[in-house]
Amino acid sequence: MDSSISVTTDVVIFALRGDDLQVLLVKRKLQPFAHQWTIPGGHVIPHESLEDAAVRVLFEKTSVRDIHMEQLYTFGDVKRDPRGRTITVTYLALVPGPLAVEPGPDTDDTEWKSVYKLPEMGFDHANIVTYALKRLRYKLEYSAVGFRMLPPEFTLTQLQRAYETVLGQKLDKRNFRRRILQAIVIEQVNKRTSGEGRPAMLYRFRDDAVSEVKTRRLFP
Amino acid sequence: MDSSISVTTDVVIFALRGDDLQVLLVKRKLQPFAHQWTIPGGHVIPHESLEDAAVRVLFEKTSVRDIHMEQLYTFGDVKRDPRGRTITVTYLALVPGPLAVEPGPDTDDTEWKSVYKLPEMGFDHANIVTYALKRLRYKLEYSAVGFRMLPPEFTLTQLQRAYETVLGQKLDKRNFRRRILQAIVIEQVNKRTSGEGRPAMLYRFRDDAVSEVKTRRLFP
DNA sequence: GCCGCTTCGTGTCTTAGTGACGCTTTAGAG
DNA sequence: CTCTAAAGCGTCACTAAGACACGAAGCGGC
Repeated sequence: MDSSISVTTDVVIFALRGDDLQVLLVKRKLQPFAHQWTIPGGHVIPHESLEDAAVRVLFEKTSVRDIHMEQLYTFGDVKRDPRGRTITVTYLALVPGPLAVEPGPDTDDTEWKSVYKLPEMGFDHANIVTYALKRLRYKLEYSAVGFRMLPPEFTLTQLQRAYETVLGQKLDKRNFRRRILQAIVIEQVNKRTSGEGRPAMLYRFRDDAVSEVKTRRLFP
Repeated sequence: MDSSISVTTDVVIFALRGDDLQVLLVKRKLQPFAHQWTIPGGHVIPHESLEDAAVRVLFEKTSVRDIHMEQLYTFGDVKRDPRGRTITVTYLALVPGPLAVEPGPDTDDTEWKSVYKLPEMGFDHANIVTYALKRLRYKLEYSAVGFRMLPPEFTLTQLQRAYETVLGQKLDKRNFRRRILQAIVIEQVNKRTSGEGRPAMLYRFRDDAVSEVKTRRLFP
């Protein structure tokens, strides 16, 4: 019926691959915007909460759960979906490392794409990704969510690379370490057996610390 | 029909009265939650955007337009409305000074209530107000939206009072002035004829400055 | 086992920002 | 003229931030 409003959720899923920040996109099979890239999403089912719907969409695409996810913004322009009035509650998800993904039933293809070279996208999804990137950068500057895109144990250099990749700028090694250690990371006993160079100490995120601690700017 | 989701918008409207931060509440006439306080809201009409709906609700309650308003969060728990599945896209509005308000057709009463002494509230609206207050404080610390709750021309002491009232703490006069002036306020020629004490210089917000400038923390 | 390569890990100094703090000035009322 | 009430203003000590370079630890090849 045309007098009601459809509710969907779309999830911007970020991951790091090498020195690139990537977002998971799916290529639509159906109209509208057939054969165009979009971020994964779906209708919210009446008996599931918004959060549950977003978790479900994420799981369907990546088979991961229990990762960082937060509500981003709700987009609700009247003409954003040509099929009829639809609002979308968007979420931002950070997954650790690059994951293998398979195209779903309604998609031609599923791929990780660099946020620095985004393809044309259907609906208002290009806006959504841009907004999500802005938010991610903002969060990285002020809080400590960087961990969430790394494996459970990581080196400080890996972490610094992650920050540099997301923020799109080089950071000073010593200042980075000083600042990140003044916050809430615990060090590990394990050494690392890297093929190249001197082994690095591994760190892991402290469970007892809240990742969202509001600190002074970490990287102004 | 029970298989669809209703979309509403609710607006948390803050204003200062004296040394109190207040929120506009309406007392419902109808079930559910009849005779309980809620924040003003209404259904989103299919041919209006979310933002337009929020502006409309605000106007219906306060007869003001063109004030600071921003999207807050979208609440969508399954059981938040006993009538059926409803999500609400909430907005935060700041209005200058206390405004007279009249109860609308579906409300018993409309009143400004102190955020420090909130009554029991229907739906999940107590949560929403709490969340809005948290967001407002956060914004005040980092940006300069304090102006938006004052008349167009104001003294620095008034502005400081506003910050103190919202943040719930005293601030140092000289440090406050130093910081606020290092940002984006323009001074005025007018003196003020206060009954009490030495007249103060009036200031007004600079149109050419963006109120949302991200500064270093103003008041940590 | 020595050398060379690669990456890890560390400290200091300079500059800028933050927080604490009290007294003089101005106008109105009596 | 005096009193009262609020406005307006500057300094100093401390902390945070940014710039900057080199020795240490493993590994692989010879």
